[in-house]
Amino acid sequence: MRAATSQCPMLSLQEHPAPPKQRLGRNVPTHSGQCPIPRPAVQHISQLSKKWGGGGGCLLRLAHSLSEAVARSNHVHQPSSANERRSQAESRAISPAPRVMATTASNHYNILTSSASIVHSEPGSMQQAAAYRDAQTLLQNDYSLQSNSHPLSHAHQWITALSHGEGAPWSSSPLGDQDIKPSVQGGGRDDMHNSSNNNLQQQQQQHQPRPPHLVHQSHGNSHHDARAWRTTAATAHIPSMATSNGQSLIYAQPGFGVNGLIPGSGQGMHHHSLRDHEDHHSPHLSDHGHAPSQHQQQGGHHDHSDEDTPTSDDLEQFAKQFKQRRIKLGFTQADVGLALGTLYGNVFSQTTICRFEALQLSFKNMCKLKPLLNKWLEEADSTSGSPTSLDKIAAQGRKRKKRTSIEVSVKGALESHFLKCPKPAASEITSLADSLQLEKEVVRVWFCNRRQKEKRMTPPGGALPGTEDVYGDTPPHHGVQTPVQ
DNA sequence: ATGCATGAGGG
DNA sequence: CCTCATGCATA
Repeated sequence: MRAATSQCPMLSLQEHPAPPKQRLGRNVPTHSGQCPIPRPAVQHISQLSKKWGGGGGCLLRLAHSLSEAVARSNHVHQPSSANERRSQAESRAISPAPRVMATTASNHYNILTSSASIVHSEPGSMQQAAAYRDAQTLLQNDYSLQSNSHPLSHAHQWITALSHGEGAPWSSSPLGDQDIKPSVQGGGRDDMHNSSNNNLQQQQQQHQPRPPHLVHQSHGNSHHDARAWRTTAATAHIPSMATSNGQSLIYAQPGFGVNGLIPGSGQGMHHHSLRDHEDHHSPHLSDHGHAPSQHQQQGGHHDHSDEDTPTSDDLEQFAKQFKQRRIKLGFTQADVGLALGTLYGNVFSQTTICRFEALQLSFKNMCKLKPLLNKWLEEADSTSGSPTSLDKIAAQGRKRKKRTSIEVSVKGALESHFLKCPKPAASEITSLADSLQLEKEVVRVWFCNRRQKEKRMTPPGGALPGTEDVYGDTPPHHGVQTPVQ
């Protein structure tokens, strides 16, 4: 039964002398290869919003049937041009234009030395764009300098748990397991624990020690689906360390508009409190009334009482609140990400913070980040006013392949295939790539990303009750996410 | 705000 | 190879 509520396991951090990195990973029992059948993807889709799932039919047709622009001319051009102007309807938006362009330079990545041939940034148009842009710019931009290593790139991991849920609104993915791999790195000290905080309306606190053992992973047979977003789940929290040597350091902002103080600056905070909050809304919650989208109901169960699992609603609320507070305090998403690095030793990018706020992370991931962000909020709030240090971490670099721009028509073709078969076999990918004249790797990655996107929460369309889109896609766009603000 | 990419971890 | 967490580079 779903009752597993398992408690979240936490683990304490331990320090590793050599913290290469570790993160969680998990795998699914699925098969690997071909897609015998359309699988669940279709299911969710259909169940979720109808938007995506248009078809439901899974036919394995040939992939190469795409008539589209398939093989046309392909030029590789640099991304500079704004050809990619797809509005957000990535999925479909098939434009008549029969051209295929892929900007890619073949396999070898070009080094940026030349600085990516063309990089243009646009004139800031967004609201705070300027702000974070600066921040990012500071950090990035030079990734070619140092060798590539991954100093602090990835090093985070905490635990999280949860799984199952059946009433997941958006997904019923085949996988539903998750594992956690706790670990920590670096640490010189350990102070994990997040502090308790007062959260929003429903704050929760849980107290109960959870054994650190890996949680379960239920794959096996009954994998329920993974994210049960909005239903329930388990959470975990445990931040951990860091600050060890030099890695995390402080960062400061040169002074952005509002303030350049960083909440935690430096370190200095180690509040410890393990068990903290987390949801635990009342035993039967389900009463929040805000459900923007259509979510379903939670199948009537899930009331686990409290303890450790923030519900999707909790996360949703927290995310909204977080965003508001962050803005009020004058921090950009990038600032927060860096601050987390100073606080916990784990730096996050603007992207991640953005996704968190937009609920575009997996449930598990949301649960993992929530405590950290919560803590940041506290710090920011209390510290608001103190100047802090500055500095930031240097960027490291690795050369990244230039981002391939896939033309709309090509995307449409890929989308079509995705609907038919979300997990094409390697051979299919190859042929598809060939027909689209894209690198196989590009196509493979596209599918991987597409699958991920499918799983992420974010109700893609928000719910268009309407349903149906014949096509199946709705411009995800935003707007759905935070109605508020 | 997002698309495409990188990589760890698991088969 | 996949999934998942993340993030650079962009729009």
